[in-house]
Amino acid sequence: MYRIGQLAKQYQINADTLRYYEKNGLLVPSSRSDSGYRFYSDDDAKQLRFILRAKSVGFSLIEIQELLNIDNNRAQWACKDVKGMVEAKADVIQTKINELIQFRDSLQGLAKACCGGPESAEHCSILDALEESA
Amino acid sequence: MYRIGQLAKQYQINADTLRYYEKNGLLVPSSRSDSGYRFYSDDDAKQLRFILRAKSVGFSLIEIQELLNIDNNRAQWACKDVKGMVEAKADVIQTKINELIQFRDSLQGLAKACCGGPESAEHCSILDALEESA
DNA sequence: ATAAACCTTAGGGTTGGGTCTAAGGTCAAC
DNA sequence: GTTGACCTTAGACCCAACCCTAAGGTTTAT
Repeated sequence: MYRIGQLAKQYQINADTLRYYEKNGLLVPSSRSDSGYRFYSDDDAKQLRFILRAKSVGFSLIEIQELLNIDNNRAQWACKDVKGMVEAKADVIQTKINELIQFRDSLQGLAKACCGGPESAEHCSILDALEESA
Repeated sequence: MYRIGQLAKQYQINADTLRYYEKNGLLVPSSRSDSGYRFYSDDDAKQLRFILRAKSVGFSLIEIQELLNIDNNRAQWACKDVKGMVEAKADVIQTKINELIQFRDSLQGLAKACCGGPESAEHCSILDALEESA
């Protein structure tokens, strides 16, 4: 069992963030002390790791809630529902990947055309490219 | 010379957005009418295109301000400064892409291992795995 | 027994990138 | 000479995802 400050420190986040996650139903500590202190179990920590990982790759908290929701209501879902949900999420991620690849490529295209030398940017191709009309 | 509404309409943005850009020093109209109406010149429109284009490839308004600073003062910058900025941005995007690919793959791995049948998800391999991998 | 370090709550503030509203001024047309 | 489209300003509000503060209660070490 961890108190809020311990868990926060361990995952390098703010204790307020954990309270915020609780308020939004993402991570409710599995117990409280008599005095009201939050107690987080190892399972809670596991769920926190899932949240942080999903967040780090760009899922919104609402999307993370959906993912967690499947798990918290197992009996209400059929295997195919779960599989469909996961595949849908994978598709969403793929779309994000495609967008980012496009973005990366356009940046790399700009960089590639630039001499990158120490001379003045008077005739910099990157700046010229950004000035071109769309 | 364009009034704010004309310029906004031409570039399919909100007039408020142009006022917002002005407030943030991104695009100050080159003149005003006696009554205070903003007048945007062709050069202003050119700068707006720069802003919109940079935004569309993922630069934040603050980053765009930096780029404009360079652009408006090209002589004081070297090509490598500009190229460095763009490459750094591309690196950040690449990191994000890598994370997303990893996450997509793990979701696809989960879906692949699932029977996907109509029975209850009580013993669904995806949910079990989700708890492990999280 | 007291101080330090921790926890509780409610509720307000921040950032980024806008969007909207209110209350009023301007300008062209009929 | 008034209608309607446009413009002005200041300031409120939006969202996500937190962060901070105040006022107080708890735990632990000395």
